[in-house]
Amino acid sequence: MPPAAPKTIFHVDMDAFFVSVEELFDPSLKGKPVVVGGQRHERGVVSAASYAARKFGVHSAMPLRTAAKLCPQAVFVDGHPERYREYSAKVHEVLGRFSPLVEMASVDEAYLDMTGTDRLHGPPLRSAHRLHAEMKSATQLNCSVGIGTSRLIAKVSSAKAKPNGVLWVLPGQEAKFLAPLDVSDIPGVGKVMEQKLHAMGIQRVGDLARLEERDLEERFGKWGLALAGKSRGEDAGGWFDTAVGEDTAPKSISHEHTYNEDTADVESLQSTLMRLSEMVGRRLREGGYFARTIQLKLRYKDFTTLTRAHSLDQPTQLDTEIYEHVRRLFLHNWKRGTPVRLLGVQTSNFEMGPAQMDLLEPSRQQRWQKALAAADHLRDKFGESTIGLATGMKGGFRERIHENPAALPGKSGKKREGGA
DNA sequence: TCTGGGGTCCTAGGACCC
DNA sequence: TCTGGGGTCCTAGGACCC
Repeated sequence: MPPAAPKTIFHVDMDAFFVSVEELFDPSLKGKPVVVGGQRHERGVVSAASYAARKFGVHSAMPLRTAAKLCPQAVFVDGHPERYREYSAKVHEVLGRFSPLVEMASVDEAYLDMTGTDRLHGPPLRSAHRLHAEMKSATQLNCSVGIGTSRLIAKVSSAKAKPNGVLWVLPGQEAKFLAPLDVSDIPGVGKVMEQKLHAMGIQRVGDLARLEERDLEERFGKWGLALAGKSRGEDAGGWFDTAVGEDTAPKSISHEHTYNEDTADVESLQSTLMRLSEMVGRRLREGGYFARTIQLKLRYKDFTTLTRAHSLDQPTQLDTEIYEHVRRLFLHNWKRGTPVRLLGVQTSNFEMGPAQMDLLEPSRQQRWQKALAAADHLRDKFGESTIGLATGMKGGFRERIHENPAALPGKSGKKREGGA
């Protein structure tokens, strides 16, 4: 078989996305050192920093208090996730004009498979510049575009194109492009891996490419093997290896909360767990997922963190059931009286639905889903207190379903069968 | 400096089964 | 007596990303 023709992948990365969106809502921020993520004295980290703030050494993931010390004149702004989602959707829409294979990798970056679009859009560099211009006029936002034969090359080149630039790595030039870069420029190589590689005398990607693949595998296992491929510009192993646009269902849904001040008050700790359970449960229902594993996350004052999980016989998407298990895990593992910094609730191990559910006819399953969605809708409209949680939602809904199925929303005019 | 929140993937040990 | 070898599931923790 002849070798497959090289792919053309775009990586589109919005420049200082959160900051730029905030500037659209408050133009007076333009040009100033801006820190998005919270107020200067708050517990938390920087979500994004403007280029003016970066000059002072401020960068994302840095504690807000540190940023305030480095750059006292910075303007601190709370994040607005709704705004970012709104603009992310606009970004997505623009990208869709250029390829049917668009994959949002996060709110502010995406991969496009542009293979074979030359006829329609012209050569890569020209379509990238058009994309860049259309993005600006449709969203008023700047982006950078990296072009390469793999996701990895596209990703690394968009980072090198920043800010507001386009960079194309020609097919065949991948290794040459990567060789002079620091190993930490490879996505997936963080602080720990970087230190290990430096300790081996490896600073640049070129050094890495010269190593024997076998040695890397021996030292770092699966990761070492992937790393060897990456040093040559290949999408070796893991998520990078999936086709662009391949839809991937979520593997876990979680919420967590860090207290502004640590607390050892059982009542407030439990009410936090309840709130988090409700948030998680709602998202399970929205997505139609049933989780079999429920996990508690608990972080103490000194930052020691533990996770405790429990797997159910029957998967669930009910707040009460999630809360019941997470509460038990909490009471069994919390050192009573010890101040808590963070609590988290995670669900995973998704399945289609509980066994009883599978046995129900589809119409009844749908009604069940709709009842839950209706309750969520009521909550949206009238507040969380409308639908009681503590008294056992499960029984309550069953009754409603049986009593008056026709009263449920979303009726499509189809004939409905009776209750139980 | 005093460390968010939402995710993914990998490793490693123990239980359990054949 | 002194103890196999897989495969799979579960749990805990950690590196990493935006």
